[in-house]
Amino acid sequence: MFLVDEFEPCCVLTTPLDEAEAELLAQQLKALADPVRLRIVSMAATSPTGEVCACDFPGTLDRSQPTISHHLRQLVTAGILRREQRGKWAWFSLVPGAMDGIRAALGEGADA
Amino acid sequence: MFLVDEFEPCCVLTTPLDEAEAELLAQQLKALADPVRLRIVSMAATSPTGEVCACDFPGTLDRSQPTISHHLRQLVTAGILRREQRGKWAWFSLVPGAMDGIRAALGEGADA
DNA sequence: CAGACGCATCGAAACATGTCAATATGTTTC
DNA sequence: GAAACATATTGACATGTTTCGATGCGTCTG
Repeated sequence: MFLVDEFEPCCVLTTPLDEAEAELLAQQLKALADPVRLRIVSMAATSPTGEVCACDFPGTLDRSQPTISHHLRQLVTAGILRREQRGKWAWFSLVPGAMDGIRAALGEGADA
Repeated sequence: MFLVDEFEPCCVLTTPLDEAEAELLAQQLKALADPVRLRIVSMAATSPTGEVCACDFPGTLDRSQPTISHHLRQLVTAGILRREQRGKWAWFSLVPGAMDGIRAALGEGADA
């Protein structure tokens, strides 16, 4: 009384991510997946000069200075932000193409 | 008496994310920022039928059945995956537009 | 050079996350 | 209904993450 495909549990896939690729992309996404870090990135992205001074963050984000410094380091380590010391101040800007890379990786297997 | 630019550490920003927006986007990104979950999503995305059976995962991903079930639940809760029970098996497919939404949010403030 | 300032690092506490073994729940088959 | 099977839930543990106070290190100012 039942149709045939009921007993065909598996389906053929074309090109899903393998373990290594997934690990890499996950690492980049993890670097972004935090409210404080997202706001930092968005501040850099929307700045007319393309840069933000670290001295701006304590006033805007509601976190202590060490906490912000910690998040900045994560973003730099992940290759998303770039740091430049200028005199007493530290300036941060987006690494060109970093976001595009992540967006592309997300889109690759997810056009639905 | 003040020299202008040396003492002007701050820069004018147009529209960075506020706390609430950042929190929301972070939540979605967190749901994706895991190798196992990324592979699950990519399997659903690249499947010719647009669906994947949960029974496929233990063979492909190297995790226990409860662990996979846990990840599936996170993806469903985050609104990325949709679950449909069909007979004995559970089938998962991407929520239409979910990925586009995340990609768009990422691109919004990050065109560099 | 001494003090002030900006930011990074350290150490520690609170909290969240990934993982599995055991068990429960629901569906199909006999 | 009982047995078999596919997933989900629970409980527990190890690890990672966010956060802050205290402190250190470099840079500028007087």
